[in-house]
Parts: sequence; C-alpha cells; structure tokens
Amino acid sequence: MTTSHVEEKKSRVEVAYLSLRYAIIEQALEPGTKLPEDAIGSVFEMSRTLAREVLTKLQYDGLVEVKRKRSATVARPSLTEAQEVFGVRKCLERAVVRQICERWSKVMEEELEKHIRAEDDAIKADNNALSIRLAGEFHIRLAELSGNSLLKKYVDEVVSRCSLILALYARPHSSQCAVTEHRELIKAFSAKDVPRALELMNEHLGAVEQRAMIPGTATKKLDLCDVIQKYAGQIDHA
Amino acid sequence: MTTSHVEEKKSRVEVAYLSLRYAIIEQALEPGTKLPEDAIGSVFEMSRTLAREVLTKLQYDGLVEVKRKRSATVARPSLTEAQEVFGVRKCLERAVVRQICERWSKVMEEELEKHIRAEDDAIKADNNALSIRLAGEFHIRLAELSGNSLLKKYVDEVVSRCSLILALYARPHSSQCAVTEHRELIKAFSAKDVPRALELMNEHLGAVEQRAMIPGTATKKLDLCDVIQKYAGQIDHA
DNA sequence: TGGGATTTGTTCGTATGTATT
DNA sequence: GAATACATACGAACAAATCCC
Repeated sequence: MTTSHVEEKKSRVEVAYLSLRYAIIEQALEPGTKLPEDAIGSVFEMSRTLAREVLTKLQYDGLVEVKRKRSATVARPSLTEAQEVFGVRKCLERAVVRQICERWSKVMEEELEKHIRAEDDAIKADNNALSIRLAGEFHIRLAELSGNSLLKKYVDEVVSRCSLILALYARPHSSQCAVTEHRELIKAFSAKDVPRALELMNEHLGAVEQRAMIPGTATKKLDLCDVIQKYAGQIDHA
Repeated sequence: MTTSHVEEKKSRVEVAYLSLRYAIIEQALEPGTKLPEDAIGSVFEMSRTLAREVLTKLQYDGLVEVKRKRSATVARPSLTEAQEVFGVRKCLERAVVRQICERWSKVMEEELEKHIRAEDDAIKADNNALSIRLAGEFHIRLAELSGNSLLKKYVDEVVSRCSLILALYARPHSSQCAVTEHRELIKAFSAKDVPRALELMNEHLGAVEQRAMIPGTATKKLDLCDVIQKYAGQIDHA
C-alpha cells in the first residue's frame, strides 16, 4: 500500500517520523525518554543520517529536545512553556474559527461529523490513546479547512505540543466532553454565528487548559524498541 | 569576538544561517537563486553536511525551497502564500499587542525608542537594505517583549517571510512611514490603550500588505559568493 | 576520580538522480 | 535522444565528547 515507486527513502523517514510522533502524543513514550540515533536507526532500518533527520523534524515540532552531544529525548515542557503554547493556540484557533465561518459548507459539515463519529467510536471502544489523538486531530482538521496552509502548519504544531503537555500534566478525565464540545462548535459554524463559535472555542480550549494545569502522576517504564515498533506497524498499514 | 570556546562548529553554522537569512531578507539574493550545498560549503568553509543543515533551517523558515535532488533555491512565495502569511501575521501580532499592553514598562519603552532611532538613522543614511531589516526587527522585538517565546518564534518566522514577500512583490516606498507608525504604536502602549493599539497594528500591517500586493520589477544579477561573503563579514563582527 | 564503552559530530566517497549540450 | 556534467542522497568511518561503572 504505502510502498511507493521512487520515494522508498522518504517513506522510511516519514514512517519513522509519524510513528514517533504518535507514540509521543499517545503517551506511549514518556517525556524524558532517551531516543539515541542508533536505536531509532535500527528500529526503522536506516542509518544514523536519516534517524537524525527524523529527530530534527520532531525537534522543530517541539516534541523532542536535542541538547548538544547528548541523546535526543522526548520533550518535557515546563509549566511556563505549557502556558505559552496554550496562549498561542488560542490565538491561532480564533483565526481558524473566523475563516471557517466564512467558508462554511455542507461538505465541511459532513467531513467533520464523520470525524466526530470516529471520536465517539474510540471512546465507546475504550481506546483512550486513540481518543486523545483524535480529539487533537479534530482541531487540525479544522485548521486544514480554514484554507490557510501556514495556519494549518502552526495549529498542527501547537496541538501536538498540547497533547504532549496533557500527557505530562493532565489529571484523568473523560474525552466525552471534548466530543460534546466539538458538536456544539459545528452547530455554531452551521449558523455562521461567529461570536458564538469564538466563545465556544475559547471555552473549549480553556477547559482543555484547565485539565492540563494539575501535575499528573503517570510513569510507565517500557522498552523503547517495543513501543516504537508497535507504532511503526500502525503507520505501515494506514 | 564571536569566536567562542566550545562552540566552534555551532558558530559556523549559525554564521552561515544568519548571513544567508540577512542576504535573503535584504533582497541581496533574488528569489529563485540557486544555493548549491557545495557553494554554501566553500563560502563558509564547511562540509556539505553542515551546509545542508543550514539550508534545512532556512527551509523551515520558509526562506528557501528544497526540491528532491535539486539545488535549494531562495523561495519565491506565490501571491496566495503571501496572503496566507499576512493573515497569520495579523493574528499573531494582535496577540503580541495584548501581551505588551499588559506588561508595559518604562524599560520596554526605552528599548523600543532606541530601536526606532536606529531605524531613523538607517533611513537618514539612505541605507535601504538596513531599513527594511530594521523595520521587520521592530516587530520581532515586540514579540520578544511579549514574554511568550513560542509567540516570538512564530512572529520571527512570519516577519522573515514577509520581508521576502515585500522583496518579491512590493512597489517602491519610503520606510519612513513605518517609523511613524511604530512611534504611534508606542504611544498607545504607554497609554495602555489596547483597542487603539490593536487598531494601529491592524492598520500598520494592512499598509504593509497593501504595499506588497503589486508585482514588482526588480531583477539583479549578482555573484552568489560575493553577496554571501559580504554578509558573512557583517555577522562575524556583530 | 578515572577510564573504557557508548553516542554524537563531521567528513567524504560512492550511488543515483537531474540538467544541459 | 544520448552522453556528459553536476548536485544531491545516503552511509561507512573516524574524531571527539559524554556517560557510567
């Protein structure tokens, strides 16, 4: 499926990048976990040169930290950084909401409805990791529909960072509320009610932020290779 | 001066990165100009590996385009991309204005006044390239003073992109107006008048955008190495 | 504190793809 | 349209720093 013609290499880098990204966002890799170039390379069967490329990309996303002459590690954002990320996220998503209201269409509505159904399914299946990811991807999807690709890129970044932050600091909570809030947003879009949509988005992000601001307790110890390989499998068949 | 202790390599990469960045922003390197790894490497006396690292960074900033197995080139943003960048910039800078008004202090005022004087001097000295750069850096400085480092990073990126866009599309204009507008902004900050500051920022960015949306004519042909080396010198002594 | 093992930093040769005549 | 020149993609190997016992 994924095995394309010319882009054999790009595929490998892409798979590694997405695998790690998912593993970090879904909290399978704990912040602080070391990600040595060799280990990444052997898991994904590539040389250190390419492994390093992957780690650099993740660094730009704020998901891994790279200190000079030290192993890259899964990022551990400070509380201050977390607040900064949420601040920027709010401002970007307000812009998204404005754009969406302007361009709203039946097609968009159906597309988002479909996504929300997937979120619902994940919750019913009790797949918590997937729920977290899908909740974030709803916002990325919105940004995509704004039609502004730079805006989408930035939202993508901050949402990923937020997922990591939730992993670090969030108290346990039901993802169900996110789904409800997402549905409300769509209603406001349909009504082209910009102030209402902005208000909903503010509340929604405020709620997410609130959940984040209490230090959590989670600490799992898992084998790096096992975790990554599991995610690599998912990507390959996607 | 710059030659630090341990960071010999990082210095070289950093110098190359900043030199190219300035050269592109000040329009010394025309969009479309090829930037082969070898050429970058020999100008800055480093291997292709490091040259590549520099080009990758510039690619993330949106200042160079890298197509598979082709020379990197100075980016040539489309009109659509230009509009997207300005859209994101407005939304980010609104957030900056809000933050600045909250945190406003005498120290900040003095700091910004100093910057504006430098802008003034550049104009009086008829140093157009420097004027363009300083006008952009005023906004980056503002973002820095917002206290949100992620916001600063994003503003840095969009402002750089805007400079490039102005290089591509702007009709000739005086930078003097920018200085006047910058002074007005500071007045609003001092009065902690958020609505007024937001309005001024909107107008100011609107004016910049207006200047950008008419295709320009500039086309110079210069030697890549000469241009870059000139900028490398500037950085080294900075 | 010391020193061997590990991991990153960097170079550069070969392979492969692209432009040009 | 083929051959040549040129530029990038990738990886092996060595140097240097860090880690860890």
